[in-house]
Amino acid sequence: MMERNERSERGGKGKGNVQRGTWTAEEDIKLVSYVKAHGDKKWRELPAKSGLNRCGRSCRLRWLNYLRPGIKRGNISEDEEHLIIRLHNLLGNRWSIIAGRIPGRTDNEIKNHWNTHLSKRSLSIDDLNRKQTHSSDNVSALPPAQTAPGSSTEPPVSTPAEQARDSWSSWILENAVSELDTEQFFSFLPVSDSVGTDFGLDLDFGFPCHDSKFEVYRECLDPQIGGEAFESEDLEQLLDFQAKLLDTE
DNA sequence: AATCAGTGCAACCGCCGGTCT
DNA sequence: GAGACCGGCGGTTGCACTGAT
Repeated sequence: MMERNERSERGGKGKGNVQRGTWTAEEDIKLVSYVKAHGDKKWRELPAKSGLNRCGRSCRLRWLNYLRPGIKRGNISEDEEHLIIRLHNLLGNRWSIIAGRIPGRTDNEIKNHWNTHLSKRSLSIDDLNRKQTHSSDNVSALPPAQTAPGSSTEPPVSTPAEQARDSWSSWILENAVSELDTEQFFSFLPVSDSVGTDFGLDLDFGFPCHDSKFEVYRECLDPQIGGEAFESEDLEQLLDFQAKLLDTE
């Protein structure tokens, strides 16, 4: 696809003669060299000091979504799509948190991809499960999102992943944390290097994989799913547990 | 070849919460 | 404590591209 720099001059000059619209290659170079020298903070004063005729917010956006090192460009893989769908099922439109779990992708990119591709397909966790069950015998499906823990229809625990999930679930139930919100919970999880293996597409190992944690979180703590509010204050204990968990892994 | 509608995505905008003065 | 400032977030816009007619 043609670079946008070669296309429109959208917006033209904005308020106070500040340049708007598509960034040029020269502007990109100025921004990158400035950020490399001075860091990616103080966006307000960045334009004046870097010689850019842009507002600070525009500079920040350009850096974060396009110029920052480590940004993946190009097609979003099927694994990444699955991950986006799962996380969106859990978190809703919290794009920055979702992006934080998908290395190299920005919230803007994920949001765009969702709005233009995935939302139209309106895939659910169940759809994903069916797809994955058919595609690989070695891949465990997530339970339906609405399944409550301990319900009478719950199948017997058998696989190591399921046992691990159960133990994680029990621990949370026993050491429930009232202050725990979604963001804190996800901050416990290490960012994955490899989406396919790190995010539970292969669940056949003996410790709670991330998807299990997500699901337990959803079942136990997400009020929209009917999770109960917990009366506890022991966030430290959960952090300790996480540290042990990561050591074991 | 021309026109039109749909699509993809970079960029902008308004709002909000945290920090500083 | 109050107001100003700033960074971050999610929603929306606008335009080039693409395919259908």
